[in-house]
Amino acid sequence: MTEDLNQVMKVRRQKLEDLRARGVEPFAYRFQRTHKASEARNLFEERERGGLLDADGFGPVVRVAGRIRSFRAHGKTAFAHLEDDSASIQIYFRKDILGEQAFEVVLDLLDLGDWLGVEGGLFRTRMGEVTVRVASFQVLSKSLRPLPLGKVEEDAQSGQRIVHGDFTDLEGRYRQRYADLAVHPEVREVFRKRARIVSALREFLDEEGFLEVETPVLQPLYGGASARPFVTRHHALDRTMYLRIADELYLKRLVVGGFEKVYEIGKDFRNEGIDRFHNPEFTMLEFYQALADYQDMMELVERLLVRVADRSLGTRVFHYQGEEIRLTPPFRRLRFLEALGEALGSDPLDLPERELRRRAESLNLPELEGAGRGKLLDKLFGALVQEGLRQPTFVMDYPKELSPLAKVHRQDPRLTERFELIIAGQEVANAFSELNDPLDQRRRFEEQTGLRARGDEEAQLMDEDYLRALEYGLPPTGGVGIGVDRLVMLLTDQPSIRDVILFPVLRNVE
RNA sequence: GGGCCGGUAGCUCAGAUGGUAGAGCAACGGACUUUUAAUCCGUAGGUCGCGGGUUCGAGUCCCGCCCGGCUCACCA
Repeated sequence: MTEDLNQVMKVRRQKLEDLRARGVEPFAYRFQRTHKASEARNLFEERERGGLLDADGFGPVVRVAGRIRSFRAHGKTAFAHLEDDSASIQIYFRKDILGEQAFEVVLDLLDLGDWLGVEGGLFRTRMGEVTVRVASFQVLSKSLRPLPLGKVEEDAQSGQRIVHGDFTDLEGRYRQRYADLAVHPEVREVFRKRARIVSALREFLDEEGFLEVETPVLQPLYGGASARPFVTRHHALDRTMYLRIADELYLKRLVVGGFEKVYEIGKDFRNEGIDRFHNPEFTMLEFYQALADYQDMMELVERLLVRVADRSLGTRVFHYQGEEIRLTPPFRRLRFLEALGEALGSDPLDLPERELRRRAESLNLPELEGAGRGKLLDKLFGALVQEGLRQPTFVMDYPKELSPLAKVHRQDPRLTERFELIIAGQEVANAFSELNDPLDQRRRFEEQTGLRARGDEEAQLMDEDYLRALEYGLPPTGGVGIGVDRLVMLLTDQPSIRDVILFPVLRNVE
């Protein structure tokens, strides 16, 4: 590492040497902690209420550890805050307790950002804060690079946390997520919530009797969605391979195999634009249930979302970017054609492709080359209807061209039995009664091949092995895909997908 | 990919009309035995995203590029 060291880093390296010169190991092996910060505070307050403090107002001795978050020296005493993953707690150093040598280490060789373990009695300061009076301490890890720490002020009345000079540069925060996390407890909380959401998804599906499976990420042929793939090469096999864009076709193969309820939570990869709602790799949940149709799946999705909200938020009513969202079943059902017809002023299926294209062009929707009827309808729907769907809404019964893997609608052969769940204008789930007629599926693939020939790069590929599986017999099956990152954004009130992905994709900088 | 905005000290930011870079916090030295954005005195710290150009002189003006944010598009 030949990087220039700035002044602060040079000083810290010097302190590292000084610590060693005094026989203090700056990178400890372990520390026996008795309490987390929040536990220590609770313990003290409990004893205090019970009148169990000693004559000098001291409670029990605890051993706490964390990162030094603030430091205030006052000559022969010093105050600091140690932050761990539960909270932060104030610690108090006194020269007369620690002795000259140790106190010198505190004043001269500790820095903000260092990991420190301390042992001492709990008491309440004159200003009312529960504090550890340090009897001994151990340097756990010397921080050699200054963290972008803001200065935290706590509003005495509201208890609100005000940070001065906070680390706000988004690029820096995404590129160095470790620093972002280290200085922002609220960012850590978003990702804890994400973990709870994913756990709740698993818990619900497990309870419902779904089997969790893992299907290939690296695939000889991609499919199950309309998207451009990442292409790679296997050297030993000397062949092109693709990162999956969806789990769908493999999961349905498993239903053919006799697993009647399966699900997978995993990464999909789509080689497309990056923005607030799209990261090239993202987390997808897909689940499939034999003998069920899309109506059954709507009901299941309602129950699943309610469970996830209960488990992760403790409420079914929450705010997303200032807007109240109510996850209270039954969600609204809206037919795709009726909604679009209302917006267009006539039945979309009666309009010739030429007219649809004219309407789309008049809305300034570009990139229409190669778009067939289906894509035109979808674009018009996206532009005219979807944004306005704020509360949870199942949009149902999509045109056939749009859904090459969905079963034809039992009452209208121009449609498929498919729904998308829209919340706050964003697609959260996509589902259908799965197409299980192998002959029809072959025709649909052929139509896609036609679209591809017209220039639609996202049209789906013929998958002979999948067709063979269908020929063995796929029972009636309902299937659902849920974009986990989008769901997490909603439930954690985050404006960008980058805020719910720990290490989002960014361009490289040299 | 288009449009708009931005990149100045470790962090947050200020630098009218071009004159050779500043503040707060962090750091360093000193004072201070219950402070909490501690306070007080002092010190140090910058390839102004990168590369060209105009000019006696560029953080500032011009051109190109890199990176980011928002937005439109893309994205079932």
